[in-house]
Amino acid sequence: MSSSKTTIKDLAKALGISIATVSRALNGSHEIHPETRAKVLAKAKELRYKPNIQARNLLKRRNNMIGVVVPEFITFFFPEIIIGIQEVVNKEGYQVLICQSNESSTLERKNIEMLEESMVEGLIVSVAKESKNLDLYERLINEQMPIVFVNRILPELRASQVIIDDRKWAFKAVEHLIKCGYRKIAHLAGNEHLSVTKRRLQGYLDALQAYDIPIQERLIMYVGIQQDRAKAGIDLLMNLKEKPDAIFAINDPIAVGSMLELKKRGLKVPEDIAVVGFSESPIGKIMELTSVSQPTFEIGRIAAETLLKQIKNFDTPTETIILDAKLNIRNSSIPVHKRPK
Amino acid sequence: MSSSKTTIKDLAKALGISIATVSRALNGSHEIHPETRAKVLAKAKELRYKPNIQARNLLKRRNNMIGVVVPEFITFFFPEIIIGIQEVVNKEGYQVLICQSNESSTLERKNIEMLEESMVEGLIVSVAKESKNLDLYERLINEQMPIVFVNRILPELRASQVIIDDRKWAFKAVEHLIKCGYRKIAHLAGNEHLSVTKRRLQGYLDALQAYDIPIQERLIMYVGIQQDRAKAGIDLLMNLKEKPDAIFAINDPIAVGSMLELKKRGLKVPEDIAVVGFSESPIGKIMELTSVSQPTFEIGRIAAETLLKQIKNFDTPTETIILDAKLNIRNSSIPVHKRPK
DNA sequence: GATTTTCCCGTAAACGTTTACGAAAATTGG
DNA sequence: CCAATTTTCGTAAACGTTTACGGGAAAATC
Repeated sequence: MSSSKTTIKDLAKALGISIATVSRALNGSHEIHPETRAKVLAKAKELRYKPNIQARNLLKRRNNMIGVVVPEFITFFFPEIIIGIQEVVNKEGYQVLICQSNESSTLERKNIEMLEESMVEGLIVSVAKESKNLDLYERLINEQMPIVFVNRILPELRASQVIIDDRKWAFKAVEHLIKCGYRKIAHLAGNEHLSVTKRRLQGYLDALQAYDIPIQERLIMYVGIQQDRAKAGIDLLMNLKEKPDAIFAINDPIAVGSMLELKKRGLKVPEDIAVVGFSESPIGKIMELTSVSQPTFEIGRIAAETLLKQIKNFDTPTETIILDAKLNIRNSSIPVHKRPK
Repeated sequence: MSSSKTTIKDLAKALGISIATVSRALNGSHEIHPETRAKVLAKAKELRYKPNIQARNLLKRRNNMIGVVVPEFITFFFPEIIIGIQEVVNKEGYQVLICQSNESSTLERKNIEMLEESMVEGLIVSVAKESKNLDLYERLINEQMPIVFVNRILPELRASQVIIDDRKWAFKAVEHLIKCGYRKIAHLAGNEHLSVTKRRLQGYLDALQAYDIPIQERLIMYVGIQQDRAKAGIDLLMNLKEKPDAIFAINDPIAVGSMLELKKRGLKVPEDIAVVGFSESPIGKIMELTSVSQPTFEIGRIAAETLLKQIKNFDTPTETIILDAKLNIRNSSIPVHKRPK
C-alpha cells in the first residue's frame, strides 16, 4: 500500500518546512519549537516514516554492528556465549552478525572478510581448531579493528581475550580423580595445536606430577574435540595391556562419546572406569558426567563489554580476562571404594 | 597504521582521474581502458581500498541483510535451521541478523522492530510459543516486507511458510505405538495455542480414532515444550488410577524430561512404559528415544530460497511448503511382547 | 578527407541523513 | 523603545558510492 519509502524530505514538503527542522525535531533537538516538533512527529506517524539507518550510518561512519565468528553453534556452548554477547550489545543499540567457521580455517577467513566488508565495528572470535589465520588477525589489529577472542584464542596475538584458566581446572579435574583413588588416568586430548588442548594437557600433567604419579605417554592420545572422535581413543586405550581406570577427556562431547563407546563394550561407568569431562554440556549432565562448567553467558557478556570499550576508545589497552569455573562432581567419577560392584 | 579509510576519491586524486572512472574500473565496467583499469586496481591494492558498502547500499536502496527470529538457539533445532539459511543466502551475498525471542512475545516484537530499523530486506520467523503479534506481521506483510515462517507459524496469516505435516507424523508416531501393542497412550501436549501443539494433538486423536481406541481426556495434558515442564505431566499421569502404558510427547525435550522423571520413580522405559518424542534431538538419540526427525537444514535452505524469491520479485505468490520427515524407531518403544522383563 | 561510429572518460546528480553556520524572529534587559 | 540575547529555523555541505548524460578523440566507413 503506502510505499513505505517515506523520507525526511517528504515530511518537510508535507509540512512546508525544511528538512533540517524535521531532522532536528525527530532527533529531539532542543533548538526546536515544541509546537513544530509535535507537528513533525504527528506527520511522521501519519506517513509511517522510518529513518534510513544506512544514510545515518554513512554520515557517522559507523553501523552499529559487531561480528561474531565461532567454530559452530550446534552444541549449547557457543550459543550461550552468543546470548551473553547479545544481551550486552543490543542494549547499546548494536546488532550482531553471527558466522560459524565450521571448524574450517579457510571458512573462518572468509567469514572475517565478509564481516570486514560489512564494516562491522568490532569482532568477537573463537578460532577454528586448525586456525592459522595469524596474518589475517595481525592485519586487523594493525588496522585498529577492535577484536576480542573468547575460549579459543591465539596466544601469539596481542589481543584482548576472555577465557578460563584451563590449566588450573584441568588440574582440579584430574586431582579429583586421584583423590577418588584412581591411578591409571588416561587423557583424551584435543587437536594438537589448539590452545585449550595444550593448556588442559598441561593441567593433567601438573596433577599427576603433584601427586607423584608417573606420566605414561601411552595414556595420552590426541583424538580431537567432536563426539565421534572418541571411538578411536577408546579403541586404543582398551587395547593396552594395562588399561586405564579413569579417563580425563578434553571436553564433554569426547567424554560422552567415550561413555557410549565403553557401554558398547560392556564396560560400566564408573564401576569399570571413571570418566571426567570439561565444559559441562546438557547431555553430560543427563548422563551424570563429572565435568568443569564454564560460565558461558558470562564469557559472552564480558567479551562484549571489553569489545564495546575498545570500540568507544581505540587505545584501550588489551586485557586478558580469566573467569572462574566450577568442578561439578557426578556419578561418573565416584570414589573407588564407594563404587557399586 | 594506514588509517584504513581510503575512499574512491583518494584513488581518483592519487591517479589524477575522475571518481567515476575509478568506480567503473573497480566494478569491471566494459567502458574503461584496460590500462587505466590496471592502474586503478594497483593503486587500490596499494592504498588498501575497501568499498564502503553503506554508501553503495544507500544508493541502491538495499542492504543485503535478512533477519531471522527464532524462539531460542540453545537446543540443536533452530541452529540447524539457521545454518541451512546461511548456506543459501551467504552464497547470494546476504548476511543474516539472528535474534532470539526467548519464547517471549514482547521480545519477539522488539526483535522484529529492531530488524525493521536495520532495514533488512526480508525476514524468516519462527514465532514464540505465546506469540500474538498478528498485527505486527499483518502490517509488515501489508508493507510488502518479504517474510517466511518456519516450523512455528501463524495460521491466520497469508504468508509463506515451510513446515512438516505435524498431524501426519504425529499420527505415524502414535500409530507405531498402537502397532507395538500399547493401548493406554497418553499425550503430553505443548502450549495450548501453539500451532504445532494443535496439529500434533490432532494427529494423536486421528490415530486413536483410526484404530478404535477410545479417547480419554485425562490422558491428554498440556505441559509446554521445555524439558523441565515434563515433571508436572508425569506427576499427574502417575497419579491416575489407570496409568498409561505409553507416552507420546509433543517434542524430544518433553520426552527426555519424562524419561528422566520416570527413572526417578523407578520406572523403566520401555519395560514399564514406552515413550515417543518428536523433532529428534541429539540427547534423545543417545537415550534411544523413538522420535520423528525433521529435516532441519533443509527447512532452513528452503525457507531461505523462498525468501530470496520474494525479495527479488515482490509479487511472488506466497507458498506453503511441506517437507518430508521420518519416524526413527529406537529402544524406547519396542513391541510389548518383545520387552525385557 | 569528411562523416559516422566506437571507445574512454569527466561532470554532476542522486541516495537519506546530520550539522555547522548564519539569519530572522521573539524575548529580554535597561 | 532600542540593543542585546535567546529561540527557532533555513541553507548548504558532507558522508562514499553509482550512473545518466555528454563530449572529445580515435577508429572505422564510405
